Parts: sequence; structure tokens; C-alpha cells
Amino acid sequence: MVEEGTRRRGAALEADILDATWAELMAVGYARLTMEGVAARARTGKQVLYRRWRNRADLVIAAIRHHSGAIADRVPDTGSLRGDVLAVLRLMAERQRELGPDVVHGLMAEAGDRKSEAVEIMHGVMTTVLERAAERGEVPTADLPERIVTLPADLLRHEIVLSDRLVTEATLEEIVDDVFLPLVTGHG
Amino acid sequence: MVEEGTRRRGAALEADILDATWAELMAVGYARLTMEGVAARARTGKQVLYRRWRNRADLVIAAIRHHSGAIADRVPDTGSLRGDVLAVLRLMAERQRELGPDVVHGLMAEAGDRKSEAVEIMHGVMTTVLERAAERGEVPTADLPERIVTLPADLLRHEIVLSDRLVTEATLEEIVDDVFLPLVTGHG
DNA sequence: CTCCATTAGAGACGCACCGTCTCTTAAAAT
DNA sequence: ATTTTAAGAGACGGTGCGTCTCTAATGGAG
Repeated sequence: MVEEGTRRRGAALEADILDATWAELMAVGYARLTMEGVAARARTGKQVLYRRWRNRADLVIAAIRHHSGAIADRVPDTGSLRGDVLAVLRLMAERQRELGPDVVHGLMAEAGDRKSEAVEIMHGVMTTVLERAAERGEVPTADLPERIVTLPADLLRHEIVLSDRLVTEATLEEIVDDVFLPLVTGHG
Repeated sequence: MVEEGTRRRGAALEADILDATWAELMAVGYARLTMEGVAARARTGKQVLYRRWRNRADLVIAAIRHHSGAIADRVPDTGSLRGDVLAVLRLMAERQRELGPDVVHGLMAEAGDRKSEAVEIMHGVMTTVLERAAERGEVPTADLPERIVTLPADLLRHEIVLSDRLVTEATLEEIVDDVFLPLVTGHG
């Protein structure tokens, strides 16, 4: 809460705006989120938003990061490859569940250049997971084709964004047990 | 071409509008395609468009279908599973190349309910392909988990829509040789 | 402690396009 | 020949964009 007559600045203002953006996102979804709506909720002017972010997509991406932090900062380490991959997929699915499908879909359209960021981040995470598995001797080598490294994340992302099916724990297990593990264990 | 003072109707008018939509799509892309622009190019009024299609997405989907026909109507039959799957993926990739990435991305956002149509269509196509392969004895059974049936199409769709990488023939071969074939031949 | 450069807050502005509506008149139906 | 349908054209109110302008609060420099 902010006093009458005070004026926020810099990082404090930025945090308030990102909180307001998140609240607006939860309230009206991405399609009907407007810069004017965010500005009103944050009790500031549109100019203040445009001074920091070029457009809706950038603002919303920043708000999501602000709210839930980066996936890359918490790479799971459960002790088994299967557990690690499932945990990674659960993180992705949880985030999507919180956002809701229309936010995810809407963002994809306007994301433009930033679309491939997610792919690259997950490649890094999966590389770490696979290297640990190789050290434990669970897989012959961590030096797998890129396509296979990112396979679980790619499939889940496809499921979330491009199919309208609900993502359940069973979905994650299918991806890991029917597709990923058979490929990496029989690869030498 | 249309004479001065004549007035098109019914199917002929509809075909002209869909041609105009396609031309507009190629000229300005999806993001900047407007109902007003299409109406102007087709030399008709907006009302005529709204009488037939509820929104941009529906109109553009109809125009794409009108221009290139349905993939489901030409299921490849090359004599081998590998050849068939590659041919299916080539059809998908060709269509995407013609449309360009921004059209594909833009459509996804507004497609809403019609998004899963593509997934279902490709499931049907792949089922046919796999049944033929089972008859030839190339695979033990065509009765595979749904996730594996649609795997190649899903991966390619992910590549097209969610990564910004260029899709080449090598990409298609990776999907088929590194991922799909190892899974289906070693299954049963 | 005072002055100054910065920028927050507020809203007006022109613009583009949406989707609806009206009106006239050509083309088909009977 | 008359009636019904719907094409062609554009006006309309509405919404939100992104820009611009103005003022006054704020934090830093001296």
C-alpha cells in the first residue's frame, strides 16, 4: 500500500507494476489485459510502463519471472534420472497450470523473438540432469543428440500449448516412460 | 476479373473472397491482416465477410484450406514406413514454409477451439500409415500408444511453432531416424 | 539546506481497426 | 412482373494503442 501524495520510484515502483501486472493477468487473462488496465491497477501512467517495456508481451514476461522465478535456478536432484526428468516436467506443468492456457497461448503469439528462450533454458536444465545421470552410470553417455536431450520438455510444451488436452501426472509419466527412457537407455 | 456493375453471389463470391484473403495474407502477413483490408482487396463490404465467418481466424483458416486443400486427403503411400512418415512430415513442413512463421504463430493465438484440429487430423493420417506398415510386417502392431502415433507430427509442430529454428530435411530425418523408428520397431 | 535534473502521475491526442448498422440496388426466385 | 434475398458501400461508436505534454514530487549535487 502507498500513502497519498507519495511517489514511488525505481525498483520499488517497478516491483509494484509487476505485481499489478500479475494481478491483472490473473483477473482478466492475457487476451484482455491492456496497458491501460495495468497502469490503472498500479495507479500510474502508461508512459511509465512504456519507459520500461516495449510492449505487452515484454511486460507480462517480466511479471511472470518476477512472480515465479527462473526454472533454471532450481534444477531437481532426486537421485535418479527418471525422478529428475519427472520433477523438471512437473515444474513446467505447474507453472502452466498457474498461468492457465489462454495466457500461455496468447503470449506465444506476441512473444516473437523471445519464443526460443524457453527451449534454450530447458536444454541447459536437461543437460545438467543428464550429466548427473551419466556420472551415476544410469546412462552410457550424456553426449546425446540435442533432439533427444530436449525431447521431454519439447513434448510437454507441445502438449501444453498446441493440444487442448489437460496435462496430468499420467501425461508426464507417458512422456518419460514410453518415450524418453527407452531412447536414452538403449543408446550407446 | 469482374465487370463493372455486376454483383457476385454465393460460391463464386466466396471463392473470390478466399482468394483475396490468401493474397492479403501473402502481402501483409497475419498480424497486419485486417477485415477491412480483405474486404477492400475483394472489392466487397465487411458485412459480407462477417455474414460467413465469425472472425479473422476462421476466415484465414478457410482461405488456407481453399488454397492448399486438406492434408488428410493425400495420405502418402511410398511402400515403406520411413518413406511414408517422411512424406507426411514434408507435407506439413511445405505448408508451413509457404505460410511463413508469423502466419502460423499468429493463427495459433486466435485459433482458440480449432487449435486441436491439426492434432486430430495428423492422428488419423498416422494411423493409416501405421496400419499399412503393420500389414507389410514392418512393425509388430499398429496398436501403439497414442503418444507414439502422433510423436513425429507433434515434434515437427513443436519445431515449427515453438522453436525459431529453420526446418530442414535433416530435421525431418532426425525425427524419424533418431526418435520415431527406434521406438516403433523395438515395441512389442 | 537549497537548487536542479529527473521522472512519476495523469490524461489528452490521433490513429487503426473492431463489429454493428443502415441504405440502396443488383440478382435470383416465384 | 413482382418479391425476396443479399451484395456493395460506408457511417458509426467503441476500445486500446503508442505518443506527447504538463505538473509536481523526489533524490542527488553542491
